[in-house]
Amino acid sequence: MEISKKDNILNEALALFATHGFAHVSISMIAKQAKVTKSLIFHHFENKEHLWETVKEVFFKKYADNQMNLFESESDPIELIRKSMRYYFDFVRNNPMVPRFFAYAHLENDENCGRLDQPLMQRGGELIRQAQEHGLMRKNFNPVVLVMNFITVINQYFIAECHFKHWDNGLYQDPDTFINDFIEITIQGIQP
Amino acid sequence: MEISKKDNILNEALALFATHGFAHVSISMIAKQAKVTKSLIFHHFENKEHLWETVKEVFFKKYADNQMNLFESESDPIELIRKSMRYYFDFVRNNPMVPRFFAYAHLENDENCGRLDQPLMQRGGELIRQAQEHGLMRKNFNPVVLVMNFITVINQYFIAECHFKHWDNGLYQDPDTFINDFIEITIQGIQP
DNA sequence: CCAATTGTTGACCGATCGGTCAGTCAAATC
DNA sequence: GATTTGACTGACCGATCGGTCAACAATTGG
Repeated sequence: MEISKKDNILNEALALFATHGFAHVSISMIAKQAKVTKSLIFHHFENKEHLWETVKEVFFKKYADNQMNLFESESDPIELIRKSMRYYFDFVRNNPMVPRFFAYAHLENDENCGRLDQPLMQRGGELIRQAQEHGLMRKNFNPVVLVMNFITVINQYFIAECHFKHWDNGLYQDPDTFINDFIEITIQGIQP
Repeated sequence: MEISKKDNILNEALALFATHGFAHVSISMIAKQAKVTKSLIFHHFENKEHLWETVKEVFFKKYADNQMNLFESESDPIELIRKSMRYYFDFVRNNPMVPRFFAYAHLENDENCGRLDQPLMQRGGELIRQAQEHGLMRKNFNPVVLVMNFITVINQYFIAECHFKHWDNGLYQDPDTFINDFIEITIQGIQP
């Protein structure tokens, strides 16, 4: 089956918003990219703001489902952290526009983004708290710090490429080496 | 002495750019905020792009000088890491617009931002490398991962406030608790 | 004192912005 | 077969965008 024009608009809007941010992207650009008329976009979406909101919810759901499944599929907490980091890293590697998109949302003080990932952070936090109580992780740190730490670093790895381009040693440009080093620092950092 | 109109334009431009991003901010807005005419801005700065570049270099220098001094003021590497994190955290706390500003620069694929902080990353990397060779830190991670880790997390802490607002437990909203937990995880993570 | 330079302004420009609107067309409903 | 509905279009709107320009005021140097 062919992709509908509406879905096509969403896809192209995500790509453009993630690449250039909300304000840099005009409805005309999206229309051109999606090969529809500007009017059609206003037919399907109330206005530019509403289009942005819709794009956000659709693609956040894609990511959240992925992560939530992972939470339930691994019982060893240390291994869960390790796997979560690696899985999330791979997810972002395959969807490099997504962290850019959410970074724009954060910068623009989007109130909704906190609401969207709240259940995810909550669940991650709970799992870590349990592990702490069972003596599998150090007790004296707030779980949120850990969750925040790994999401942030991985997102930023794919966003701030300009930080890496100017190094002659090629190591940090190799994604696998990077994530391995980062995982080991974190795992060792939380062990009792 | 009074602040010159040109400097005033720079200050207001930083604040506006950091708050709303490049595209969202119009020259008229800056003019209004700085209480000068739009034409005066074009008199002092070639165009909008050039104003953006100037703002960036001025305020990056402010941050870089701060950090570079710290690098030379502490000889114990582990303590240097600890101090760097805390100092950088405090710097950002006092200049919360700065990380927002650079985040926008990263997102907009600003080639120059890599060039700007390259000496800083280089120096930090060297110091860590030396500490590794002296057996003061674990050897099997790339220094850049560590530098990147702490800069990223601290920046993001102040940017992504929306992540924190939706929690009932107030801990992670307390900046000091947050940075303490984060420092301990990192320090423990890199020790031999 | 005059000339050159620098700071500063308001009027103005073409382009593009988000958004509207009247209307076409095809498919579903009655 | 008439009517309603939803997808879709092109012409158009007022507002605002970045940027220009001629002119004036203030300062500076000879």
